[in-house]
Amino acid sequence: MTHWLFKSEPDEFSIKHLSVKKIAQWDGVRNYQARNFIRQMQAGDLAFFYHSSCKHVGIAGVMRIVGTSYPDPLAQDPESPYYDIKSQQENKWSAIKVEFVTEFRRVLSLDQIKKMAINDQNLASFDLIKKGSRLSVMPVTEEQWQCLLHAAESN
DNA sequence: GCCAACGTTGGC
DNA sequence: GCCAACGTTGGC
Repeated sequence: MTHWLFKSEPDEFSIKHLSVKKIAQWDGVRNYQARNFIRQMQAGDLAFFYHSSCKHVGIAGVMRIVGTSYPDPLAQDPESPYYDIKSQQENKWSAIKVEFVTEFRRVLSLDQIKKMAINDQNLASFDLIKKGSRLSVMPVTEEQWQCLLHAAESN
């Protein structure tokens, strides 16, 4: 099983929203690298829910991948801000369903993760903490996952 | 709100 | 195929 991390601005969609909805469609991803990761996801994979561009930036909870990716309906919808005219024929963008698992008592902050990475080779190589990293969906290694999950649960 | 860093676009 | 210009992301 592979692990993942998804970024979202909590004003738009937060771990709390997901905890109410239980299952949501993750759509609107318009970056090829992120899209390719979505296409690699398998049912049952676990993922961190990361809050970006907000007061408490960091990992807020865990969710589970439901099913596999499918064409993003927003790309076909002229009313949507995520509409992409080039998506008419080709299957250009992908969406996937996610299921709520846990909301951490406190957000494991980006600052905490960066501090942990000073003494942790595995975390040091994590894309998330690299300056200028804009990838909204990324893989998390088994070692990184265990380390971050443990830190979040005992936070 | 600022601005550095990034991905994409398009002229050449 | 290069690269400047642009729009967007995201931490601060």
